Amino acid sequence: MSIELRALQSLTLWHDVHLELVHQGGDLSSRQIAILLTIYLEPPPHTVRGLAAKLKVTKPVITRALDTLGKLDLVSRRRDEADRRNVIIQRTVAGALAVERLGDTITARAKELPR
Amino acid sequence: MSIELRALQSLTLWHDVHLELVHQGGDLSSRQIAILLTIYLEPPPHTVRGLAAKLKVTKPVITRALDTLGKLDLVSRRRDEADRRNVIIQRTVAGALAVERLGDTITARAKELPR
DNA sequence: CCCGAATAATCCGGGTCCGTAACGAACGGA
DNA sequence: TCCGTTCGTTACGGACCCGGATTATTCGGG
Repeated sequence: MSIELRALQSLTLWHDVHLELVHQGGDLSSRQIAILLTIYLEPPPHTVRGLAAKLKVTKPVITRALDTLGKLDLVSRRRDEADRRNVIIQRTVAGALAVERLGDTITARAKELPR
Repeated sequence: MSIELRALQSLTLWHDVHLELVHQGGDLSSRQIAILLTIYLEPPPHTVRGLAAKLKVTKPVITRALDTLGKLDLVSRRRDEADRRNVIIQRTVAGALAVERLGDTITARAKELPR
């Protein structure tokens, strides 16, 4: 398993996947993508504060992104009972499926790249 | 040069690059990315009509995206003198640099993926 | 020469997101 | 108990983008 993408291949991959995302609609912003993947790739628990620090954005940005992602049922929120000031961001079944689908899309496009 | 990205590696790459794009600001929408890369990866000439067909979106979407990309000096527009109804979209130095930089970013992140 | 077809731009109403500031709830040490 | 601190949300004003309809310009066949 060698991971060597030359610049042209990288850009072609980026182009193809974005094209497919635009076609299948429901595209998220870069920030929303970064937040969603952080939640599904990094170990929990995730908080608003932690995500804001990791992305170097303000907390309202995270809150609003979670509103949007929550409306799409890609993530959910729960109060931390140990410290009720905190909000724990949780994964959902629909979110896991969407992330998995994105991974498949990227993998499929990578396979078809010119050598 | 084998191009084999497993799903987890694909997602990690997607996450890392989006994170970096958010950090360095000036993020574009999926549509704008798709349009920009189409212009720089596929052979010219490019027209509004052609881009609209390729992306399966309406022409106003292309016009507005070109307004934005033009304001950022990533592309420029010129009337086709042979058929003055057409507009030819041209590349710019700044755009070429930005695309090249994106390619480098993706390539660099791909190199650092877990095996 | 004229009129229909084609092309890109513009207009309009509506929605989403941003950054900053302010707010309410909850915690914890004095 | 009190008060400063922390945490997440909400409010406000502004900027950007969308979809669909409309407009202005240009081309080309009859």
